[in-house]
Amino acid sequence: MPIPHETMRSLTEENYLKAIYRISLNKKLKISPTAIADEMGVSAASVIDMIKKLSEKKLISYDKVKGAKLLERGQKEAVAIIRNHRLWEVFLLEKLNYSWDEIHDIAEQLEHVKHPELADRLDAFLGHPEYDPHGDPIPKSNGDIPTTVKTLLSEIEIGKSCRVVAVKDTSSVFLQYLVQLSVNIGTKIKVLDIVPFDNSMLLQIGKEIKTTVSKRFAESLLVD
Amino acid sequence: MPIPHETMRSLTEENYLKAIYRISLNKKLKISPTAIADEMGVSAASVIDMIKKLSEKKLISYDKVKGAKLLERGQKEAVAIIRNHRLWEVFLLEKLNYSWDEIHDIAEQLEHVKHPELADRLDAFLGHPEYDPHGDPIPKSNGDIPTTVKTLLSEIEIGKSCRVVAVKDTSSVFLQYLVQLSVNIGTKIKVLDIVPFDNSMLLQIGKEIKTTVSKRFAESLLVD
DNA sequence: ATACAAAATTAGACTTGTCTAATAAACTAA
DNA sequence: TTAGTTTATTAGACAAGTCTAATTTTGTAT
Ligand SMILES: [Mn+2]
Ligand SMILES: [Mn+2]
Ligand SMILES: [Mn+2]
Ligand SMILES: [Mn+2]
Repeated sequence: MPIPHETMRSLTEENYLKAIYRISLNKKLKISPTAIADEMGVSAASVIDMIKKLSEKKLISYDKVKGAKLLERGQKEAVAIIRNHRLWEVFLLEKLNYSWDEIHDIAEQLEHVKHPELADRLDAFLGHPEYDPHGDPIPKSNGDIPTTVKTLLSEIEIGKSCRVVAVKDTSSVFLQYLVQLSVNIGTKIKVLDIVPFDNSMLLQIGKEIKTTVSKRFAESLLVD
Repeated sequence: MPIPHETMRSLTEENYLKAIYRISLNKKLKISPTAIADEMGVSAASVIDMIKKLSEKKLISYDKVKGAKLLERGQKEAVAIIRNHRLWEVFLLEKLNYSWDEIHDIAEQLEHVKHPELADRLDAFLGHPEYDPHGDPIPKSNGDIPTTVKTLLSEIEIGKSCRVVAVKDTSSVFLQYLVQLSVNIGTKIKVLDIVPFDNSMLLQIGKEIKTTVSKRFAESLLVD
């Protein structure tokens, strides 16, 4: 019976830490068992068990009214996994020529590969990229995360132009739609009109394409 | 209760397939529960359970007297994992500048990352390497494995020269010893003398180094 | 305040992969 | 062949992570 070292993390524990981190970015949301259950796609009962475990390991704090919160160690580990994830995404896109919409799922697996120097070596090999292919900042080795001004496309006014800096939704179906519309990180977009009825937007994408997109679309694209 | 698709492989199942494959390379050995238990570092009881499972999935056959044997599907999957492993080892050494003795453990994790095109893309990115950094052949996409003439250094006669083509032991401690002796894949070795008492060998390694090595050492190096 | 609804928690069960201890089968050496 | 030793197999238990079905607890709206 191998005694699990206190600092050993199972795949599952790592994914819970990531989920809690992700929810924490949404300052509005309380990190409740149900919120975590939604994020992880498991039952609330399962979450309660894991909350107990992560609390005992001092990776998170939990309080029925305040919800869960990453403690320092938990935060550090979550950020490290996200760093791995985003670096691997860059690798998959730039070196293995995968497309935008394929890389996330593979990175979900690669992010858990463990070796003390791996992220740093990968980072150096890739030339210290600042952003991943979806426009998300890649945490530095020390845990710092570069911040960027990001606005939802839906908040841009008629007549204004902007540049795509990131996607908020990394689902395959959304990314494929972007490819079809020739939208990429860096693409220039001008808001030509907004339909008052449902807030659909008429966009000029680059030089070529003029099209109307839904409010939901405009809320999934981050621009500068 | 998600019904596990018949073609889904757990990490554990994959490692058993690999272990069985590895034993099968040693034509002499019968692939018995104990042989597998040794290879995997688990109890024979655990092996019996897994043998049942893999048999039901038609990945192996098992018979008390004949032992276990990979069936076509099992063989194919084992070889695919080994292909992954060896390609990742090349990546880690050549692209991330890891050393000889560090790559195996990381590749043990990377080999299980799943995506239909991953091995082929990695293979192309690396320029279709034929051998991994330990001199082992990298299986082709179709499962073919280039064969090489390999002899144990221990079988070379006094006065003969040879070239290192592979290491039989990929343990860190052995590889570090090789580094210390300036032995690498391709290094030329001449057998100057053999001690009759214990079959130790006096070697000329490259131009510089002359040293005596144990029989065990000589049985861990493969030469052409 | 009461009553219903939503969220949190507990209880009990199941699956996978593991173990030890006991038993059964096979092998080996005198 | 018969005793003693390995192997193989079975039985029963356990840890991790999950689930469903209760059962609290909390919140909300009249
Ligand atoms: Mn991603
Ligand atoms: Mn993950
Ligand atoms: Mn290896
Ligand atoms: Mn493995």
